[in-house]
Amino acid sequence: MSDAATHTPTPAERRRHRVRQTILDAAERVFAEDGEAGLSIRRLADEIDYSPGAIYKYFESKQELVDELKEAFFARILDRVEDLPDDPDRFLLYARKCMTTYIHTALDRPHHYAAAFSGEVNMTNTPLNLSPFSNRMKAFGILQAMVNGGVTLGIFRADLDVDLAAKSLWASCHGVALLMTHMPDLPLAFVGRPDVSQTEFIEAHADLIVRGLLA
Amino acid sequence: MSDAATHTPTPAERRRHRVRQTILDAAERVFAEDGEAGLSIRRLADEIDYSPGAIYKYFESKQELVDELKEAFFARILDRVEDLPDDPDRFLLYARKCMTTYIHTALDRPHHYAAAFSGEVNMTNTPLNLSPFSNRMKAFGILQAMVNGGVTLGIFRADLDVDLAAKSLWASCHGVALLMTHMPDLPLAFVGRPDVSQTEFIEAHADLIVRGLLA
DNA sequence: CAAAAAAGTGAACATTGTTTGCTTTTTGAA
DNA sequence: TTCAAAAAGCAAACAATGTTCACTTTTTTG
Repeated sequence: MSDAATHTPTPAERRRHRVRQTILDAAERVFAEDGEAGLSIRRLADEIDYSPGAIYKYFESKQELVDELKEAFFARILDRVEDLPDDPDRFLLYARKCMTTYIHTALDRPHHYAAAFSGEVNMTNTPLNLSPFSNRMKAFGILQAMVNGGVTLGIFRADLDVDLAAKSLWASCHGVALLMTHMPDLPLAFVGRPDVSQTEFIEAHADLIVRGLLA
Repeated sequence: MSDAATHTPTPAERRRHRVRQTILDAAERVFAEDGEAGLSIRRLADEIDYSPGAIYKYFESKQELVDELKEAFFARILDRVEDLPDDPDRFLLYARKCMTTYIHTALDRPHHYAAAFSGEVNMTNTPLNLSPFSNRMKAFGILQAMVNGGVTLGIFRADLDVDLAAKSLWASCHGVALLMTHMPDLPLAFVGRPDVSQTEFIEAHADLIVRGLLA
């Protein structure tokens, strides 16, 4: 909308953007391999043949850089969930698919997922001032719409509080994703059941939640 | 069982144990206030009037110290959940209470809870070699027993995979606890519903999960 | 009581994120 | 084209971190 946004970029701007992207790409690589703990400014600078200080010409802080990685990751989740075909005739299938897709995407990039939620604990009970337009919030919006659709179709309980239910649903997927990335032994081998695959567990979970919502 | 375990402690041992406990207590205080990020060896040393190096006469590393805090925290959860009256006549009440108690205990010490699960991401799919006797695993065992009890009583579906269901249940509580500690705005004010209290949300969640298990 | 073990200290090391001068390069108008 | 200003980049330094080391002091023990 603003001049700056619609301004046709100069060569300098394009170059700057490209370097910025190079940094983000390198960060993405390191992050996927060694996670947030393995991501240091110096290592990043090394990988792209710059000095550590140079990074700070492109990002205010390491935090800002990591935040962009997180946002990009949520865009990835959003893409996948958005693309699911939501045929009303197969609503329950769609509902389960929303959940399993979310979890599987998290499992694809465990470090990203862990980092995305590793922010500070908010003791103050003060809202975090999350933009409702962040990809994270948009992804949540899809879940809300899904639950709402289920109620409208008469498949889910009519007395459901859609917001609360959507949050429960999200939280449950969140928990499964974290448990599986942080303690892969727990969902699988720990109880001596190597026959149950990750996928089966995830589907069983989605099924459980959906059952809880049924009319 | 061994001599060392049953050995009546010498004065020196008692003193050593007391200093060790002093360190843990100070860590507990700092941790509850400022979380893992605020806990530095130097600050700890400052609080208890020792030098930083002295801490290392009592703990191999900061990690070992933090691990003890975590284990103590799980003992806290375990205590609370163990103490719940499990009257078979009020089984559903008990089932929900297991979940809500877990979540409320987590919310009591948000920093502890966050730290307790902030371990490294396990990419290898190799079991973490968690002792089945850790308080964490014991707490999980209670959930398993609860689900199993529900199936036996004929209240939960007979075709339930008890292990999987217990894990789903745990994961869902885990997710709720993390979501509420890390994004307190989400469960409450974000969607413009300041009328729904934390407690109500937690109970709605427990209800949802239990419904999913019902026969 | 003396030797050995333990407790404790303060300085040092390596590694972090970040800042600061300084040099080099690029830009944009006279 | 020229040349000052702006941007990009670098090496060094700073502060804070976990941890170690050499050393002193205290306590235990034969």
